[in-house]
Amino acid sequence: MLDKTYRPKDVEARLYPIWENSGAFAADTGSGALPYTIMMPPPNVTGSLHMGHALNHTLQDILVRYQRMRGLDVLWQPGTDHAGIATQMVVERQMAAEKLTRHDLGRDKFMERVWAWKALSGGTITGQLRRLGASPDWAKERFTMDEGLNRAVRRVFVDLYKQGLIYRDKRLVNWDPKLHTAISDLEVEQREVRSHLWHFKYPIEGEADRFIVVATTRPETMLGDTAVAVHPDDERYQDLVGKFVVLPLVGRRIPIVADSYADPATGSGAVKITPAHDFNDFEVGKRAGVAAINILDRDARINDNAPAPYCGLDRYEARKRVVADLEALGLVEKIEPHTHKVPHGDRSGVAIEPWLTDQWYVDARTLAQPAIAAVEEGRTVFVPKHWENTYFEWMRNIQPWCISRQIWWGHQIPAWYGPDGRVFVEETEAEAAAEAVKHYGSATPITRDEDVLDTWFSSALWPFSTIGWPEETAELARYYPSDTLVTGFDIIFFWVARMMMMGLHFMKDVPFRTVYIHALVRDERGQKMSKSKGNIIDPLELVDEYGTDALRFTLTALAAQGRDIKLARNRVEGYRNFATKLWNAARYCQMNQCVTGQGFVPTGLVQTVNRWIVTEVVHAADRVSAALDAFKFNDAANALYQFTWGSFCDWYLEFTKPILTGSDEAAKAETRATTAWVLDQILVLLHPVMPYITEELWEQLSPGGIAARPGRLMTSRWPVYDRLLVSAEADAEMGWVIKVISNVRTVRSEMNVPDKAECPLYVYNAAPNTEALMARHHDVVRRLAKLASFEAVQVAENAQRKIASGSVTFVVGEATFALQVGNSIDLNQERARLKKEIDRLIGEIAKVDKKLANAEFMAKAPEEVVEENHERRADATAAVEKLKNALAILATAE
RNA sequence: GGGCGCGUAGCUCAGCGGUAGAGCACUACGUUGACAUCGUAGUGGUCACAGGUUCAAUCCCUGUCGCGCCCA
Repeated sequence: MLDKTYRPKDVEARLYPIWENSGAFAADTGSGALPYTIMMPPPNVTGSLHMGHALNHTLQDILVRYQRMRGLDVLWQPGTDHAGIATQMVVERQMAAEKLTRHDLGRDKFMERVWAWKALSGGTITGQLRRLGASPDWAKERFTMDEGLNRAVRRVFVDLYKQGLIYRDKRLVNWDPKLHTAISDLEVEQREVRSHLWHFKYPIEGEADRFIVVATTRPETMLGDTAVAVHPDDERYQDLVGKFVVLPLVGRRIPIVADSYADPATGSGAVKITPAHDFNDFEVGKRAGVAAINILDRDARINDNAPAPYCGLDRYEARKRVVADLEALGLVEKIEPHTHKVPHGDRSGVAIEPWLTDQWYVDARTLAQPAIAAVEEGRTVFVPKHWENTYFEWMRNIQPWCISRQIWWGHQIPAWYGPDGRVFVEETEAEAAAEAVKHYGSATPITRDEDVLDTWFSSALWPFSTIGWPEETAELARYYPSDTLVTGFDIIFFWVARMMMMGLHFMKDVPFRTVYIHALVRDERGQKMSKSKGNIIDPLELVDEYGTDALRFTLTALAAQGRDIKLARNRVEGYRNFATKLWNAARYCQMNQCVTGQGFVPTGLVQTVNRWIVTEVVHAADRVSAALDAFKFNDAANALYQFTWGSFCDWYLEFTKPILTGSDEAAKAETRATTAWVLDQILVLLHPVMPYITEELWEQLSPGGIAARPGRLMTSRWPVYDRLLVSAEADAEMGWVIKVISNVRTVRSEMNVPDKAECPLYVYNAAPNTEALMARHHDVVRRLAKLASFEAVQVAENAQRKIASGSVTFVVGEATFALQVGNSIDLNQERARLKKEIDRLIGEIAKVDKKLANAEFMAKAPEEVVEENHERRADATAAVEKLKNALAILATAE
């Protein structure tokens, strides 16, 4: 017998290892089944599970379990990402506590230390994913820094280099002065900063007391100014173009140039140009042919390209100093408050500096072209579709991708330099050395590039590097391209786009057919969860409190396309209740010997109620399958919830109680078998979303235990039902029963009939068909509607009055129902009730009449719609007749 | 400034041409042998606003207003 309550913790801890050890998570490369592949977005190896992971992995696990049950050979490829900067920062922070820097240790020792940290904490997140019930092929788990992936990275780098798609270039990069590394555009976030707009007067050369005013948000960079730009059409400055200013504090003679970059409407219309420290200025400088003078060092301190008094000053100190010095010279025209966006490193949080350095770049523009085409042609489809716009927008305006990072934790760039700086790009040092020999004519020492690659460079290869590439493995042939990628919109640029580029270039095919973009999980007020706001909900805390299945169901039910998820505890609580409901229903079934019959097939059923619930099962399964196929997870969850609770528990289990406690043994046997079968179907259909409770019940509801089942629920087949199981008649018939019972209940409640009181229900004008229904469902209706009797009466007017005097009337189908609620009935109340109902129906008739009287409607509306309106009118009219009749009788029934 | 999305019951959201839905919350009643983590019933909506298309608009189109996000 099932326990009184479901205990998720025990069940989860017991079942997960059973699943994992059984090999049920593993893909079967030798299988004859169609493959289905999902590449897990690798979480940060030293990270821990947050709500975004919980959602992301729940949805993937649903798809994966569903497809496995459908008989596909599923590969859900798991793994973790080395997360270069983030992980290195964590370790450096630890070392800082020991007053150590990575330079104290040296590169090799430092790397050892990071690997040690990875060994220590690397299992945290994969353990947490297990608690969520995730079922990837753990035996195939990969890490973006493992040997195989490193080979793939080296191969890709070398190939792209030799194809001219990777190159070294001196350009402005986003320099992080705290982390001492370049970062890509995507790792920069614009933060709003309240600052000032400083207006400086630059003296015109050779014209005493004549100045040109430039406005700037970065006074300190004036030390590196090499021009002043004005708009070519700006009349105010026509005569100054071609002249020079003498840069204050520095004394440099710099030209005034015409360039349309200068916006006449902003500030004074003249703008200082510092090519070495601003992306726009860099372009202007190039056009004007002026020098780019770098005045900052790697810490963003002023270097010795600037006048001595400023050397060594931090950029913000330098700013104060420059302003003060210019003020002293009377060269500050004004200072206005000004709010603007300042680029900050997303990891370090400090303002980044555009800085002129040598870095490695990927020619993203070239690689993007096939990636754009693939989506345009529908070879990869985004769900929801509108995310394609985001993808296109970025891809079509893509910039060269800076891939080198001045850190140590990552894939070291496979480039070696000769003494003269000549570069040899090869997969191994030996090959590079050989090339050097060829080039120099004799053995020549070469040294490896110190830098490592952007983490996203290796994750861009994930869909093929994890399954063997560059080897031509059976897995690679079988599981590439993957079917579905499940991820958040925030990494469409970072990851999705780059996988598209690399996949198409190296595999000549898209890495995934469908990209499902899910929502962001927010708190219940719609705020983004963040540490600083303190509104983080820890998914594992919810798991502890409500069980994994409850959390999974909640996330699934809330995962509507195109909407963020606002997660509130009471939602999780509600779906925990759902699990409890299922558990209790199962207990009830067990108590009533509704146990799985071997090979029971729900055909040829005699009892209408059984044919009805089987029909409902088929409909529910259709809805769930259709929803999952369309990535409408919320629809799937709702269909399951509605069927399980609304149809099975609320109605079916109640309908069949009279049978189970009755004496018709054949009906009893059929009902027991059907009940057990339906419950099994619920377990199967619900399993992808709520794997634990369903698996547990699957085992416990089998009288012979799991051994008596053909296998674990996890490995069971997703149902495909014979359409012959659907019975429209049973549907209509039980629909009638539900209507009658609901009407009685409503009336009882409105008339305040005490719960225990049983009333007679008379039906008059019942057609033979209705009398047959009454006979068949007599017991059920009596029991659920709490009736003393339920009979059809063919009555003369007089008798009708008698009945009416203490009764309340409603109409179902062609028949009029009179519930005898006793003599204490408030006639006025009942008259009012009838009138209200009559008015409602008359209103409806009027609406329908208006349509039917409209010639255009009759001419243009589809036939079904016209027909439907005719029916509605007829039904409503008939009901009104009956209710009016009842009202008339009441009027004389004082 | 450009782009995307969203304004539907008190709250969170489905629906997206043809009778306005769910869950939660709320109200009333309820210790009937599965379940109070429950049952039964009920209250609650000019579907943001204004135009247009259509026989018919919550749904399609245009505009306005509000909110959110992304990119400059």
